[in-house]
Amino acid sequence: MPELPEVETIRRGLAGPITGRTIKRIRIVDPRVVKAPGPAEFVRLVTGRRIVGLRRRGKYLCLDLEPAGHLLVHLKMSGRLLHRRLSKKAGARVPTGLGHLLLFLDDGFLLYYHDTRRFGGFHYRTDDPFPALALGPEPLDPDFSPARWRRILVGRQARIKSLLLDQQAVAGLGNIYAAEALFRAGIRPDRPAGSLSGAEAGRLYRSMRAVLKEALAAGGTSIQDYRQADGRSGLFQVSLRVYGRRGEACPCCGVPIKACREGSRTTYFCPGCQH
DNA sequence: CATGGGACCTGCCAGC
DNA sequence: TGCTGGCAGGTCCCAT
Ligand SMILES: [Zn+2]
Repeated sequence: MPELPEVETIRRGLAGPITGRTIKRIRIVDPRVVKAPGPAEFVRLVTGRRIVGLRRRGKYLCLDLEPAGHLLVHLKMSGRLLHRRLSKKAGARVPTGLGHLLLFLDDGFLLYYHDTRRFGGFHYRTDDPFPALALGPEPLDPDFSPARWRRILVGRQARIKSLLLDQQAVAGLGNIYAAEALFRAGIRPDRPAGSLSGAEAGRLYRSMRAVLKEALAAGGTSIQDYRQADGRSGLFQVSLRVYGRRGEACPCCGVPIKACREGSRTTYFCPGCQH
């Protein structure tokens, strides 16, 4: 589910409230969301640590801990990272089913992870995990230039849609925003990446950044599972132009949106607008 | 090396 | 109404 705009929305919502807080207590409700190390060791390592930062790289989040350690988090398809005040009433209990991993903070708030499909979860790492992730550039970074984007495309025969999904080429796009960026740029998803002209590469650079920025401003795209850290839905789903709109009239030319399988994933595009 | 398919899981929804 | 199959925002692993 969550792509760059969703993960960054969560980061922005959480960074202020949880920075400086100490993790008082941990409850692992479903051990499948604790990826490493084992549950007992995870609790031992993380309990009592203070959160001093929350960073994002691609679709990953990292909670930096003091005096040492990091929590690497990936939401995969259905993960939610949420934050709420706990009831102060004596004997009040955390509602069952609230989350699969609960981190009780020292200010009376709960930081918790819920993942319907259990694909995502937490890794404890001694060292900063980001340098080892082998991810491509951040598309919204100031030093991600059109020239750098062109260098990524040159000579690549992979289909452009696959390349947009390749986190080692550029980090943070997923199935929704890859389709939306290609639609806005007027480029068919099955074109070989290296076959794009300079003008097409430039259009894709601009449309990729534009759609990510607009989605971020809207708090992300909520279809099923994604929520902001305070539980609210994102709003960008109403602004999607092709994703999930098979058979609907293209907002630009009126031709029905087509869907095809690209690998094992559905790709949406307009046969009238994209060439 | 690049590409494709399956695995990992659960829930939802369309269609019968 | 109730069941069934297909499908879902991601990534990893293995076979070809
Ligand atoms: Zn069109």
